[in-house]
This record gives sequence, C-alpha cells and structure tokens, in this order.
Amino acid sequence: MGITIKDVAKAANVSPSTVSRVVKDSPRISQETKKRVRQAMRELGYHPNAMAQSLTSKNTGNIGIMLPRPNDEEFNHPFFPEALRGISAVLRIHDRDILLSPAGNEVEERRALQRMVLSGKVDGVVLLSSRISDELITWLYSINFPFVVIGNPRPLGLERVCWVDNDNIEIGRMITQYLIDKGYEDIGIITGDLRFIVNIDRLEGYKQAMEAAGKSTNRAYMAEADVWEDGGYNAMLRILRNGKPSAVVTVDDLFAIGAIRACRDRGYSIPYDIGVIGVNNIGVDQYLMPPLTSVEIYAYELGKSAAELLLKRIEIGPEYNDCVIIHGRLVERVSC
Amino acid sequence: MGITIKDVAKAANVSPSTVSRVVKDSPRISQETKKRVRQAMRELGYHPNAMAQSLTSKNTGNIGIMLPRPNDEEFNHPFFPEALRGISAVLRIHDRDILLSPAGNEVEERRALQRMVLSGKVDGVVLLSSRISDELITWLYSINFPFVVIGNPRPLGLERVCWVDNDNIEIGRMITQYLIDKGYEDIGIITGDLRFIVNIDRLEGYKQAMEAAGKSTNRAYMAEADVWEDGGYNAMLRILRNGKPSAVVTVDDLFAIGAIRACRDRGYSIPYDIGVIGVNNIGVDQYLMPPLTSVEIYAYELGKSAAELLLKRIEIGPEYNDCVIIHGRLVERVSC
DNA sequence: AATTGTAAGCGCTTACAATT
DNA sequence: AATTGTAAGCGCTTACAATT
Repeated sequence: MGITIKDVAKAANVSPSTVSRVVKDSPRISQETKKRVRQAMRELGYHPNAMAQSLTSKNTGNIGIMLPRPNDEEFNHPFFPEALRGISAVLRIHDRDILLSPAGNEVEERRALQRMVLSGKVDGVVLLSSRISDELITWLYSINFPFVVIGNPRPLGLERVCWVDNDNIEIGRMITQYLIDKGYEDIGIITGDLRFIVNIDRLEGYKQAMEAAGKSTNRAYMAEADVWEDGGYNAMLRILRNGKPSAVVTVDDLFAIGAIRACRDRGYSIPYDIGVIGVNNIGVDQYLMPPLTSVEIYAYELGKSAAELLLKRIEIGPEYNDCVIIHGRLVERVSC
Repeated sequence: MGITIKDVAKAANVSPSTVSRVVKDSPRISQETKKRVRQAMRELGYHPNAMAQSLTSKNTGNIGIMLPRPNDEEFNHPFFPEALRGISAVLRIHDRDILLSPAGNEVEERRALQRMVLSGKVDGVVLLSSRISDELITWLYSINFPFVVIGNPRPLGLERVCWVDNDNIEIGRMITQYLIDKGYEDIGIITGDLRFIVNIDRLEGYKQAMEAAGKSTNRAYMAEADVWEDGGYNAMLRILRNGKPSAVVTVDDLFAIGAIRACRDRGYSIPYDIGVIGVNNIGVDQYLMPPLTSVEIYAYELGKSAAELLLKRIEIGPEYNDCVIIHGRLVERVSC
C-alpha cells in the first residue's frame, strides 16, 4: 500500500498517463517504454488501486450475486454451491470478482440489492434464488441494469430479461411418466412451496403426464412440503393418512429422502410397497438405501450459462437479451 | 447514477462537504441543515458512490472470503454454506459485503488473494479452507493484513494470528471413546487427506483414546479416504479386504455414508455387524438407514466467531489477536 | 463554541496537445 | 504517423479556515 502510479512514473522517468497505459497494455506505448515501466513496477511492488480504477473507469469488475437469504433453509440446498461453482468458472476467466450482500430477510434483501447497484459496487447481478421476488426483477428491469435470473421470470411478462432455467414442466412430466411406464397405478406427489414457479411447473408437468395417461389426480395423494427432509417426511405422513399410493413423485431429492423415511416408519418398504422418485441428483442419492432415482438438473451448467449471459448483457448493452433452457436427464437407480 | 454530492449541495444550498457530513450523520451539522439536505437527497434520489468513498476513506466495507477452490470436491461439503451463513449473520449487522475471488487452482488462489488485498478491494480476509496453504497465511501475516483462519494454524508457529476451530483432537477422542464404551473391540478408522490438520488431529484423538483404553491400533483397519462418499466407500472396502473390524470411526459423515454402503455391499449390516460413527451432523444424518451417529461441530458458530474476530482485528489493529475453540457435541443415533 | 465552507487530495483515466 | 505528456476530472473526505 502506498506505491502509486506516480511513484512508478518517477522511477521509470515517464508521465503517470504512460504508466496507466502500460498497466492496460495500450498499443500506443512502445515496447521499450513498456519494458522500462514494468521493470519499475516490479521493483517498487506496484499494484493498481482497484477503487481508483473503478471510480474513473466506471466499471468495478464485480458481479453481485443474490443468493437465497442465509436465514432461509433454501440456503443449505446443494443446488447453490453447485450453481455458484458454475458462475465462478466463467467469472474466473474474465477476471471478475463476486460480491455477496448478506441479507436476513426480504426487506434487507431489497435494500442490499439497491445499495449494491445504486452505490456502484457491481456491474451486473445474478439473481440466484427461485423465491427472488418479482419486485427485485422488475426494479432492475425498470432501471435497465444488467442482470440475469436463474429461474423462470415468465409470469412477469417482461420481454427482455436474460434468464436461464431447466424446463421444469418437462421434468415433472418426465418423472411422472417414468413411474407410469413402470406400471405404478396410484401416483401421488409431494411439491414444495407453491409460490415458487419451479414447484408450480413441476406440479403442472405431473398433471400433464397423469392426464395424458388417462389417470385422474387424487388430491388425497398430493401434499405441499415445507422444509427439506422434515417437510418431505411430514408431507408423506399426511398422504399416508389418506391411504397408500403405489408411488410418489417428489419435486426434490431432499423431500424424497424424508418421504422414504416416513414410508419406512409406517412399515412400507421402498420400492416394493411404494416407489419414490426425486429431482436434483444430489451427491448422496446413490448411497441412500435404496439408491434414489432422480433427475440431473445440471446446476453447474445453469450457473455457467447465467454468468455467460450476464457478461454478454454487460458488454453489449440493453439491446441484448437471451435465455437458456437446460434439459434434465433421468438417472435411474432403485427407489422406483 | 449521476446524482452526486454536488448536485445535492446545490439543491440544498450548502457546500459539498456539508452534504458529505450529513451522509455520515456528523454531529457537527445542525438538525435543520440535516433535514434540508436529506430532503434534497431524497428528492434527487442521491446515493453515495461507494468507490469514491472507498478511495478517500481507505476502507471498502468488503470482507474477502477464501472458500475452498470451486474445482475442489471440498467445495461441495455442507460445511461451507453453513460457515458462510455464520459469517453473513455478523457482517450483515455491520453493513459489510462479502467478496469472493473465483480461483480454480492453487496458483490462481494465491494470485486472487494477492490481488484482492494489494489492490485494496477488501479490509480483511477470512481463510475458510483447511487446505489453505501456509503460504497464504504466512504472507498475510508478514504484511500485517487483517485476517482470520477457520482451522488451526498451530503448525506455523505464528503467535498473533486470529483463528477459530473445533478441538479436533478432542472430537477424535470423543467418537472413539464412544465406540469403546459401547463395547466394540476392534475399532478401525477412516481419515481424510492427512495433509489437512483437521484430519491429523482427529486421527490423533483416535490414537489417544485407543491407547488410553489399552487397545492397540491396527494399521490394517486404518485407511485414508480421498473424496467424500466415494472415498469413504473405497476406504472401507480396503479395510474389509484386511478383515472385519467391529466398528469404524470416520472423520466425516460423507465418509461414513460411503463406508456404510460398502459394508452393506459386503453383506454386513449396520450397526449389528459393524458400528459406524461420523463427524459433522449433516442434514441427512437422521434420515439415513440407519440414522447416523455423529458430532455436531457448529459450523455456523465457527463462521460467526471468525467474522467477529476479524472485525475486531480490523478495528483494533495488529496488536489484537485471539482465538476461539468450539467444542463438538456427540449426537447419538443408531449407526453404532 | 457551534456550524459551515474552501480547497486540496485520494489514485487513477483519458481527451487533447505536444513532440519526434 | 507513432509515441508521450499535460491537465482536467471521476465523487468523495477532511484539515483547516471562516463565519456567526
């Protein structure tokens, strides 16, 4: 700390602007000068001051990420580190850093985002949370700030947002169809919070597949889970109070894990008495008893594509917008 | 974007310095002036430019976090989101943001840290990775930059580093002792990579407990696992090739999950043929078959304490240093 | 003594001018 | 035409001066 462009300039016997140009490797500077300046930089241990650079150049090199709120249970889902990995992979190449603004609740979240954006700490934002409220999206949209959402902003009817998502209706259909093809008769479903589009869509896919197979959906075999394993456990218990489905579609592996436990606690064995299928293909799936059939949703790719779209959006400007849909792949194991 | 302190000054009919003081709620400004200036700020939609503030005030409001490298398998361990939650919880209160520098490998990691620090993008750093090489620690130490490590820097012999950790020798002792008390005879162990202090320590605890009980440790029943479930699976298989221990200590639940599967694949049932115990008390533990006995290590608290120490270190200066040791708590379930 | 303003400076970038 | 320098400016902070 302390060595500035001026010190280097003096040492290399050039003007500060020349040093600045050498730092950015400008073609306007001759090779000999560059050599001399770089030499001086090395000798003095010069490092550009990022804040000064940002102030003058108007870009920060930072991308803001809105994770689910750390207070929410969502935060602990393996999806997020995986998506974050994907984002990191591309930001790394472009020499950008990630800025996280810790927020405990919805109000803080909105304020955190506004501060990040309005105080100029980031060049763009990725909204990595299905619960992300329309509010954040519409606001960013309205001020024309670069952002991309991981999830489907379809209900907002905004034409030019960048987004990346799985085809969750398709995934709902896929897992339901798989059970149907296996010959299961009465197929129930455990969804997550139905204020999330991802859950609405997977449920919709389930309904479509059931209908296409000429099966009626039975409300007694449908339950909305709240939080992960416990939520899945309780939801399954509620279903079992109404009767015994032959199989159960679950919109998330963590729900499936809870549901399986509930079945077992009621004396049912998986997959013989009840088949169970999940979504996400999380790490433990193949080590569960029985190994859980699931859908790989490619969270890493989701993150990667999101970062790529955002970078393009930043570079090209508001006239750019695009979306990427990533298809799931069923991973067959033995739980159904 | 666009509204500066000067615009507000003009609108409120004061000087820029007055506006600046109002922003920081300086006691040197009268209530009436504050009111008037704030009014103007609201009307114009003023937001302070964070970069300019940082440039002049010499602090950024950002804390850098070195997560394990996203390319490493470690990155996907539930420990990290949990520790991150704890860090977030305290940074939120102090209105600080988190800066992550994506790094794919060791070299990039070092460069990322150096850039973060030397370019002045952060006021302090938390090293959240047991593999974090001494190099990073000793460097930060040598330049007197505020940092805290989650993990035990003991081998470096640096006197004044801030750190936070479990007592991993104690944890190793605790889980081994638990098996001994349960009457298990031949107790093996699956450790992780022994270049990590956490693993060395837990192994040490195991040895201490065995010795104290007058049991000899059997190299045939000791294995080093590489990556998580698969690593635990393979390690257990290697042990079973040498014979059948009556129980196995595992330094991580993910290893335990793999190990249990390996036992089952060889026809052994848990806990009747082989007892298994893990460490970390991850979310799925109680939903496993059988539910896994483990040790709660309070990753959230670890993160929280780390952030608190770091903030103090930043505020007070290099003469401050402290460490926090968080004790594990055994969570009894049915796997042993 | 309490309140406000002046002006320099933080460390860069970049339009424009100057030099060869 | 190729290379370098001058100087203003980015949006703040803060020591010091000035005013009441």
